[in-house]
Amino acid sequence: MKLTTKGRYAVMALADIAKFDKNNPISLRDISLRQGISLLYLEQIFSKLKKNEIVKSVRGSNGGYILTKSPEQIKLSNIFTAVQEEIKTVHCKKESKRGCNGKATKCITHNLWDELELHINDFFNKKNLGDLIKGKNERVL
Amino acid sequence: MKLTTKGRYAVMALADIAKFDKNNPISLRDISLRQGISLLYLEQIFSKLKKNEIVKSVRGSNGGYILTKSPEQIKLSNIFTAVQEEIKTVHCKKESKRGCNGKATKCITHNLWDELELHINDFFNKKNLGDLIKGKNERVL
DNA sequence: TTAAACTTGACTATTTTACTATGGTATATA
DNA sequence: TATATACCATAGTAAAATAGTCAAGTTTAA
Ligand code: FES
Ligand code: FES
Repeated sequence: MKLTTKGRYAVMALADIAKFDKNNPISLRDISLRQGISLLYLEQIFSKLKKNEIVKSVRGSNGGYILTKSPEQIKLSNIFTAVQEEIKTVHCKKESKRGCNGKATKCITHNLWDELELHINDFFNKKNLGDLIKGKNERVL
Repeated sequence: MKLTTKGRYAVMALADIAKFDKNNPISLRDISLRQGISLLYLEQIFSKLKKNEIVKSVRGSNGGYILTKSPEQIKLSNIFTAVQEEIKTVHCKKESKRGCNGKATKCITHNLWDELELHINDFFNKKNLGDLIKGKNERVL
């Protein structure tokens, strides 16, 4: 069970914007330099964040990205959904009545993995970008 | 974030033993057939479970595997540790003072991922094999 | 003595991840 | 209006991880 860079970088980059935003758009170039993330990779990630209205872009020189809402209103679950960092604990199709490995019924562990998924999503629903940039979580970027 | 088959199969197979054990060893062949898991793959997994004393083996014909403790005493975290299903939410070396991407300090998201890891491990520490085979979690294997 | 079962280590196909490459389009500012 | 600085989109790809398989045993109950 690993968190992929897509999800990690998305949160990192948005936290960077939340922290450095002085009502100006933040360029991907700056984020790339500060966070040590490939610019081209960031572009990919931000394309998704924009489509999902987590950020909006300002084109042209001195352009960049701005959060569409206050950091407190952006939940981690919103970010993860946007970049398609999926939490996948089961191998069966959840909506189907059939189980994994092609069985006719759900397997003995199905409910357990389902609970786990809820448990993890719960965490992401409770945390928001604001939590990251204030209080004891504060760090030097 | 995905749960790998190694962890899923380990729990599935042990639940199978817990359920079908009538004080007799359960053969991997039976588990393989009932759960639809490759026998050769199960052998790999059980080698680790045995080394970590989750199960003990009975050799010879009519042999198989027995749980070393009662299902209630076997926590999911024990199983996951045994088969090396690692929960890895950070990319930095935790024990080190340095951050990910070779930075001198921990990144702004480090604490968050650390909390997430605790949150997930908490779940695995609270659940045991016994929870799987009784009560409302019960399913047809 | 033989078949059923466990044991070990190496090997490999497939999939996923984590990017890079290429070739654009849009626009603020000089 | 030139142009540098941004964003945008699609395709490709090297490396790593996953999910197994294969081969060659050893052990022991019947
Ligand atoms: S995980 Fe859903 S049926 Fe096995
Ligand atoms: S996750 Fe630990 S420093 Fe970035």
